[in-house]
Amino acid sequence: MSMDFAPPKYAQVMRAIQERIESGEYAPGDMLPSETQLVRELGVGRTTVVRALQTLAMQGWIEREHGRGSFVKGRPESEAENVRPGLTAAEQGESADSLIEVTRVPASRHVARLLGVAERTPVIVRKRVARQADLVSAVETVWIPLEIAVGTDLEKAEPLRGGIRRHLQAVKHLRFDHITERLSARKPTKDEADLLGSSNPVLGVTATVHDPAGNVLLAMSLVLPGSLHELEDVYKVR
Amino acid sequence: MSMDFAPPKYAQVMRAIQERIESGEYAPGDMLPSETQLVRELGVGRTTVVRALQTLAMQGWIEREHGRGSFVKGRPESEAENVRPGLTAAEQGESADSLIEVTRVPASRHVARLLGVAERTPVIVRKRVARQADLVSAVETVWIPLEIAVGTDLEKAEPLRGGIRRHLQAVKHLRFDHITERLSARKPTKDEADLLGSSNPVLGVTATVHDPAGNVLLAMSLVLPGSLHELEDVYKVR
DNA sequence: CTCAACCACTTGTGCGGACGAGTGGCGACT
DNA sequence: AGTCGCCACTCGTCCGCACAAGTGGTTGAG
Repeated sequence: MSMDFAPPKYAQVMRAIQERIESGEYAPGDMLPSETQLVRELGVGRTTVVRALQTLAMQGWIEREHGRGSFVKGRPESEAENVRPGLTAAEQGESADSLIEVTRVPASRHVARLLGVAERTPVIVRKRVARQADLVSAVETVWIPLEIAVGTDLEKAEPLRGGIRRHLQAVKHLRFDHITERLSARKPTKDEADLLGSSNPVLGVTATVHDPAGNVLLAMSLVLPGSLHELEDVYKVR
Repeated sequence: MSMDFAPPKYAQVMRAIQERIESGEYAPGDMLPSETQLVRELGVGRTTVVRALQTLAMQGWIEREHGRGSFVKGRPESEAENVRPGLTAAEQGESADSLIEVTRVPASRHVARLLGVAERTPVIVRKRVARQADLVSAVETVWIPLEIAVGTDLEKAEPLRGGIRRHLQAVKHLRFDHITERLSARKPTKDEADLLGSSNPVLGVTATVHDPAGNVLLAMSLVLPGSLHELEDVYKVR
């Protein structure tokens, strides 16, 4: 029995309009067909059309003006283009040659604060390097509280091919809700300089991953060579 | 004739629920009254209640689970807490002791690329320092194309007390739509080190401000001492 | 005791209709 | 020529209803 789900109609309407915008049929600045016209053309109720149009407006595809009509703005520059180093690190799969060490150590003052546990509580540490074209592009250290890691492969010294996020989701149903990152520029430590092959300034990113209730699931430190254009961010102004 | 507008009902419903969450009447984890109950209690249609609840869910106040109910998550950590150096710089008012220089120079290759103009096109440069508790906390350089600056006070060597954004909005109706930032860690140049009073690594932020059509209104370079916790970012995971 | 059917409750989606309010064009009146 | 009012059209909001679908407790057959 193949149970295939049809997406809801308002989503279908959104898709249809998005495709017409991307194909150029509706060019930026053009007025869209009125709600009534779309109702007739697509054979759905106005409720559905309105919901689709309002959602598109929220996402930045179109602009709606009371009394005038809806107008094409263009494909929104998706915020997904932003670089999210913490998320990237948590999703990236590990490989044998990138994983440096997996140990259990007492939490330092700093790590304990990040994780919200008592100092010297044992935590799992996974350390690895990320490479791009044979060059080390980041040194990543992840700290995981024992109660999170128990029952998972996080303490095993084998590479997690699917990445940490996927593993925690699959094995323990832990959901990532949001990530906090703090950023600084500094000189690399000796270890970091060795791994990166340079002692030029680095970007240091400290990230904590939270579940929907705000509890810290794990903490990370990312060390990126500071060269140029490492991180890009696009945001809308109010 | 005092024409006062009542906010739409769905907004009133949202407000009511937000207030109950903030007052603690609805605690995090609690189940909200069902849609039907809210309909009866607030005397509005279900359409209205549903719209309010779905909007609250999008904004992160609550979570809705099909077949179970709606549950309080808490006041959403507004993304407004994120540090947006480019936006801050464009909105901050200038003062006499922070403004260093206002000149007109031919655009360097780098600046020309940012602004999307030909190399050596004359542009306005405004340079200033930001201070926190008498310490220089940033060195900011702004480049403005002549056609943007014409008719404004941007080329005058007097501090813009209201900030650049407000000035451009008031004088030329230019709307800021989004800002692109690129980030790097590097050693400060000699000039920058002198101003900052240190030659420790710095965070370099290159930002461009765009109008709704995507045109570049101005470009900025921000140099921040790299110490620690300079920039913080919180983002939701899918 | 076990388990499946059932039921009451929840949210998700969809419809048609209604009225309000903003916009712009056209024509009639001044 | 200018201006005013009307009207057709747009989107904004709201309602009541209907049915689908997910969840969890109760009930009754085995």
